[in-house]
Amino acid sequence: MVCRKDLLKIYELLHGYFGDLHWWPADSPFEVMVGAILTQNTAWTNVEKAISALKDRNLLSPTALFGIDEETLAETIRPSGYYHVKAKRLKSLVRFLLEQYSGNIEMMCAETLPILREKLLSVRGIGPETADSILLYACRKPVFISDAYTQRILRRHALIPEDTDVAQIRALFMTHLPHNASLFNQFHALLVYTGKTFCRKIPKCTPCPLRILLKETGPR
DNA sequence: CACCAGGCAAGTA
DNA sequence: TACTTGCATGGT
Repeated sequence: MVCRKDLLKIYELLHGYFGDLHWWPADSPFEVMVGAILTQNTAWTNVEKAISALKDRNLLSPTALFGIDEETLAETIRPSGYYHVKAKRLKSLVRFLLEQYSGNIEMMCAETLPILREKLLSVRGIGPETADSILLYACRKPVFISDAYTQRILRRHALIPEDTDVAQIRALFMTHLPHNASLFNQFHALLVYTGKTFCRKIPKCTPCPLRILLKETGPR
């Protein structure tokens, strides 16, 4: 099982290799939230198309999304896939924002981390990863985002037992690492970037940089 | 053509 | 509680 030292070493190696990644790719906190929902089990390239379509129609604000009917919204975000489901999820998101915070995201982010996480998780369509993405990349709260990439990379390198789920992995990172938003921001970005770059074809993931880097730097 | 992508909720036993 | 299934487009 990975320990604190392993995690710090992985971070150090990836950061040394890829540098600062400046995530999340979005122009505003609200765009982060929308992107977090649209990217659920979906390739980011498809999400970009949907976000562009929303921008073209000036729909990237809570009030604008609230005002539009669900079917039109669905058609607009169609390239991101699951578009009927995601239109509903965006609708529940903006209802939440308007009801709780008058659509003011600054106000939302003023909540304490545990309270806000619970509130986000109570919104239909926001699960653990989406909530954590919003907390970290829209509000800069210190949470680690555990996702499919994180799990895949740790598994491939045999750093965790096969049956370790994403929630357990999240707990691992959160207990072993300092609660620092910048660290968690970079770390998740680096893991996703690594996965996107080197683990495209899933069962094979031939040249995984981690292994190469670990080899190059010797045994941990 | 087959398979996959930065999940989540609802249904079943 | 612990599985299973539906949701869907676009890239490789």
